[in-house]
Amino acid sequence: MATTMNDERQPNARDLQRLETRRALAEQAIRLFGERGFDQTTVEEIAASAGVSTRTFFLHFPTKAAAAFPDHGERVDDFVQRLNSGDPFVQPLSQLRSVLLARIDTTSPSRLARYALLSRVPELRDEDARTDRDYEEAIAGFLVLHWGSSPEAVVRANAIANAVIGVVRATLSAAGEHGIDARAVTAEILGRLLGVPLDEPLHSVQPNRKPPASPI
Amino acid sequence: MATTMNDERQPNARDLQRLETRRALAEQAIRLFGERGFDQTTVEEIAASAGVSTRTFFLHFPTKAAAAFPDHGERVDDFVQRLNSGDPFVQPLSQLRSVLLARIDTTSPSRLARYALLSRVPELRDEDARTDRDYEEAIAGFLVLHWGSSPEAVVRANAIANAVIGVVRATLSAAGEHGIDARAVTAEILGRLLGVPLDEPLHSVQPNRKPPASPI
DNA sequence: CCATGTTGGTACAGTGAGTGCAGTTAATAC
DNA sequence: GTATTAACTGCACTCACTGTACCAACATGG
Repeated sequence: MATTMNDERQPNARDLQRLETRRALAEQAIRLFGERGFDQTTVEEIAASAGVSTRTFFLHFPTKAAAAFPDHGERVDDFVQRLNSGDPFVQPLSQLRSVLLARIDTTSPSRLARYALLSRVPELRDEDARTDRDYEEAIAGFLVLHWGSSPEAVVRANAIANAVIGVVRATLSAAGEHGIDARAVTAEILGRLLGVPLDEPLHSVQPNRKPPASPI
Repeated sequence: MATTMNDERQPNARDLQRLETRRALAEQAIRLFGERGFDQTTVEEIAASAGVSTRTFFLHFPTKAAAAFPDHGERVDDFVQRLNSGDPFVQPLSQLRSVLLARIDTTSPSRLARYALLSRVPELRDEDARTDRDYEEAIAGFLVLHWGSSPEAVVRANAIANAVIGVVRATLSAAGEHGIDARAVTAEILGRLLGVPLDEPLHSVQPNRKPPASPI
């Protein structure tokens, strides 16, 4: 349900300890995955590099691959919050579109580097796809909220959620891999998929609707 | 490279034996996954039910989950062949579109039942997503073949491949789960994504291009 | 400041997926 | 008929991941 509830407290010494352990585990995991490869890295090594026991690793991450995505939960929560915090009179697809594009615009170079790692390591790509399902569910839920939960609406919502996530993943991973600007392609394809709202003209996108020309 | 080479032979007794073992393994795996659930089924049990040793299972399938998709390779090969066997003067996106819709039209009820199982079992859904990457690569390769391999074309091809597979997966799984007709929604969204070719008017699709109305 | 509950971490034993390797047997090729 | 191949087996091994009992440090409330 993506609880955006504020269950904040003053962080204890214990909280800080826990956070630091988690951070160290993720750091060492990402480092070792990059250096030796995913399969050549054991959880035992990650834990030892972070200075904790193997068992502790699994108190922080459910799987070996999950350590490469330490902030996944927060990012999904943030995404959901942005989706739902828009002007309620804006068309939901427009809202979705602008949240997605904003997210691409604010993707840090370090995060892009992570995407580049992702596309090179199949196991991490799998994990990435798995985590993307949280976004799909968020998007589908958001659309169903506006469209109602008739079977047709649900199918439509899921189809669009899947498509949209597919586009973003592909363009972001290309951006990480080849340094390409993800925004233009994403905006163009999202425009076709979700409709091009008139209030935000796109930069480098043709007027649309002509048979998509070969990009050469 | 999806070798569509004909390396056919007369199947001898050994081939038949191998095929039969593989078939029995897949059958028992699917049965047990459905009856007990994925996690509650061990490879040892699958192998025993099929009357072979545990080791033999892994001579036929690389992972436990793969046994639920025994004909994956052939289906991908078939898909690639259909993609490339079209009229070379047809726009590639139109070709892609009609191959995808044809595939949905020819999805057997038994296969739909499998999709329903998929959407209930998270581990199998993961495996499905993993196998879908073969389709993504096939589609992206097909598009790059027509568009050239400039970075922009590659990004575009990958983005569209991801989106298209996402749509098909969502609609097929909804069709399996709720018995909904996958074709209409797929055709509509693919139409928006890939362009609606004039030579094949769609059934239940609005003229497109107006802001996508709430389906309620 | 002490008693008491809480919690992050550890040690250990276990399950099960997946692999490498060295056979065995039976069909096939020559 | 003999040599070869290939499907299958048995066994030992690695490693991801889990359940459980435990400890030690910290938090909390009087």
